[in-house]
Amino acid sequence: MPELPEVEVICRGLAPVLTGRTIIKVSFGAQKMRLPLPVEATARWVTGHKIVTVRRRAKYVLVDLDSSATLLIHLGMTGRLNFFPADSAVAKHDHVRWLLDNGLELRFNDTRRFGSVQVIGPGQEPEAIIGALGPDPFWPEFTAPYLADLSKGRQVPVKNFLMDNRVVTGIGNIYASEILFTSGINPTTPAAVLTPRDWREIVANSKLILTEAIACGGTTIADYVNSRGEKGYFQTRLRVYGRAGESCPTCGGKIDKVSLGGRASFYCPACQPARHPGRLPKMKR
DNA sequence: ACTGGATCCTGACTGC
DNA sequence: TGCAGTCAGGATCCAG
Repeated sequence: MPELPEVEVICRGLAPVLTGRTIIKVSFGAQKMRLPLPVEATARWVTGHKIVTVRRRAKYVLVDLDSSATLLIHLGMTGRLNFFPADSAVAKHDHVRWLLDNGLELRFNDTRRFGSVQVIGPGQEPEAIIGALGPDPFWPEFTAPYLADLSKGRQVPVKNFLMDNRVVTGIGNIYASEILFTSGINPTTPAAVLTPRDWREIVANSKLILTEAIACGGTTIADYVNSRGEKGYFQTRLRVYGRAGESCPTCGGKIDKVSLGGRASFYCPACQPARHPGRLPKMKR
């Protein structure tokens, strides 16, 4: 659920409360997560340690501790991180609770359990656990030539290409549709077909739209809230996502919905005309 | 090497 | 009111 803007907003909300605090106690729920909860590593490297920094990498929240370990939290589709008074009732789907030295407890709640909590021990490289992630859309290496090079010979629809975190991290189902709409590119277009000009549009609009979404506090479709429990309001600015059958904000035509890689994808057939595979340049390699 | 589909889960909503 | 089916912001694994 949370894409880059939502995770960024959550990080910015967590940082001032968490930084400098010591984690006194950690409690785990009984339910199994997608990845096993880090009970042992927590006892060794988290409990009793002070929080040094809170940062984001891709859609992960990273909490660095003075033990030189890092807490790695992924919110999946329905994950939340919120503060509660330590003595308040535990909610259904609260899977991890970190008690701080100021009487507050940070709680990780995740209905669908697609999220994960991991601990990277001292000396372990975060990237080793996170995997071979591509650049963040705000990094200088996220450029049109970079994308043009990676997309050579790739027949995947450009929307799926942008959602592949080995290509670029943080762009999920909502923002992929929005970025392609603003760029005037049909989401079904095979990645290899895009021109340098297309990639320049995608790079520029990615930065633009994600920046705007962060400023709006993210997008709340059903249940996303930031660390203070507040909803975002970028959903009021979505131009195509979730608007099948409505009028295109640019041309007034009807917004269409297709399924790509099993995910709902929204676009304007007039502003984002299909490009015919018959005209594809021959694949390289 | 790529690509599409299934899969992990719960809950909200739709239509019969 | 109930029940079956569909759909959700993600990411990984597997077969073809």
